[in-house]
Amino acid sequence: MRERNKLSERQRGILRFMETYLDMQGFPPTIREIGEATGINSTSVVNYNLNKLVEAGLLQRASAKSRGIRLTSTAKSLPKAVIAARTTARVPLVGQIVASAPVAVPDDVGYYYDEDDMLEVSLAMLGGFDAAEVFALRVKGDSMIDAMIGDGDIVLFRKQNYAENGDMVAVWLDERGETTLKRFYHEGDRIRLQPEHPTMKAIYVDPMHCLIQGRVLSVIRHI
Amino acid sequence: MRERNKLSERQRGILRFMETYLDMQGFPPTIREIGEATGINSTSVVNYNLNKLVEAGLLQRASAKSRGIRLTSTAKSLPKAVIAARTTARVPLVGQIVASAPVAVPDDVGYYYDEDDMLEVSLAMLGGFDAAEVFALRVKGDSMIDAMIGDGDIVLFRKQNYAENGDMVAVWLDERGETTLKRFYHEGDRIRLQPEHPTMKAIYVDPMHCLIQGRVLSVIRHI
DNA sequence: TTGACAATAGAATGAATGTTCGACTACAAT
DNA sequence: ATTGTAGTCGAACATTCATTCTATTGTCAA
Repeated sequence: MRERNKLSERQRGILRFMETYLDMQGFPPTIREIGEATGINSTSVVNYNLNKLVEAGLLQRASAKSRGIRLTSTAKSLPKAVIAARTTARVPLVGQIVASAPVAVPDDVGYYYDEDDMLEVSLAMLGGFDAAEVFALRVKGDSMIDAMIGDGDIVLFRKQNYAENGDMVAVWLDERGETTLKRFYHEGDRIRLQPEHPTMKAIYVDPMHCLIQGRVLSVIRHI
Repeated sequence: MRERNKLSERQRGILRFMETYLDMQGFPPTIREIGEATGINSTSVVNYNLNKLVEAGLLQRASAKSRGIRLTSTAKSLPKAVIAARTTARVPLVGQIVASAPVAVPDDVGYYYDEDDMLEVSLAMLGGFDAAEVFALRVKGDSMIDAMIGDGDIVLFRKQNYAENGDMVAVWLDERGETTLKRFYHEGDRIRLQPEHPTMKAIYVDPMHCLIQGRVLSVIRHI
C-alpha cells in the first residue's frame, strides 16, 4: 500500500523503533537512541536516514530541536472508519460465584438493579436470549479452574433450572455443599458432570441433590 | 470531576500548555518552553511545578531526558462526546491462533478488512484502546489450555511488540517454533513466561528468540 | 578505469536542556 | 516571635543532543 517497499532495511527499522518508542515513552527518541536501537554507529547516519524518511513523507522533523521527530499521519496506523451499530444489552451483575454457597439469583421478574451493577455486553454474547433472563456473575477464586474459568472472570448465565445434555451449567451440589460449573449429561438414573478441562475427570451425582441454577452462555475475561 | 481544582493556577496552565503543544508539535515541550509559555521566569520553578504534577498523578517524567514529560491518561482531555456515545466497536478477526505458527497480523496501514471478519465487541472490552489497534483471534485446539483458554475461544489483543512486566502476551518462540500465551516478566538477561494456570510452571527464554506479537486485553468464550 | 553518487563511520562543535543550590518572600500554624 | 512550608528567582553546572565536516567504502554507468 505505502512505499515502505522502497525503504532500506535500516529505514524500516527506524520507523518500527519510532512507533514502539513513541508508544512506550510518550515522546520521540533522540538520534542516538535510534542509532543504538537499530545498530547504527554514527549519529550522522541516523540523521541521514531520518532525512530520507522525511523526503519519503513518513516523518516530520523540527530542526535543531531535541527529539523533534514525529510520525506523519500516513505512517501511523490510522483508525479506519468504523460504523456503529446498536447491538449491546445490559445485564445485571448480581454478585460473585462462591464455590461454597448457592448462587443467589433474584428470581423475580421486573427486578430493579442498580445502575452500577449493570454490565454492558454485546448482544451476540447473549446467544439470542432476552437480556431480562440473563445475569452475570463474577468468579471469585480459583474454584472454577477446571472449567477454565479463573479469578475475576465474568460468566453470563441464562436463568433456568433444567439442562439438556451437553449444556454447561452452574449446579449446586448440596451433598458437597458447593456450586460448580460443569457440562451436564443425564445418564440413566444419575447425572454426570463433566469438567470443561480435558484432563479433569467427571463426577457423578444423584439428580435429587443437583440443583441447576443457570446455563452458561459466555465467559468474559479482562486481562 | 478530577482534582484539577487543587492545582495552582500555574500548574493548570502547564497542563493546558502541555496538551496543546503535544497536539501541535507531536512531541513534548522543554522546561524552558513551558516557562516561556506560562510566564515562569526560572527553569527551576517549572521543574518544581512539574514534580508537583507528577505527585498529583497527572504527569510522568523520564529523568534527565530532554522533553521527557508525558501526560497521564487521566490528564488527557478525552473526546468524551464521541466515546460516550458509542458502546461497541468492531475489531478485525484476523484468524486463528495456531501453536505452530506465528500470529499473522496485518501490520500495514490502510488494510481493508472484510465485513464478515469483523467482530463486534463492547467498548469496555478494549481497555480504553482504539479499536484500530485491536485485533481478535480465534483459538484452535487446546494448545493454550495452560492459559485457561480453550478451543473456540476468542482472544482480543492490542498490537504491540513490547511488553511490561506482568502483561499477558502472545509470543512467538522461534526456538520452539510455536506461539504461546503467557504472562511476561523480564528477569535480568532472560525472560520468564509464566502460564496463567497456577499449577503450570514457567518457562525461560532468551529475549532474542522471543517475538511479542500482541498484548491480551480480553478473552471471550461462547458456550 | 574513471567519475558520480549513495551509504556509512568517526569526531568535533556548539547550542539546547535538565539538574542543583542558595537565597528570598508570603503565609499559616505554633 | 518563631518555626515551617510552599512557591519563587537567579545562576551555575553537567549533560544531552543535533549539526556539521571529513574520510572511507561500495555500486553502477559511461
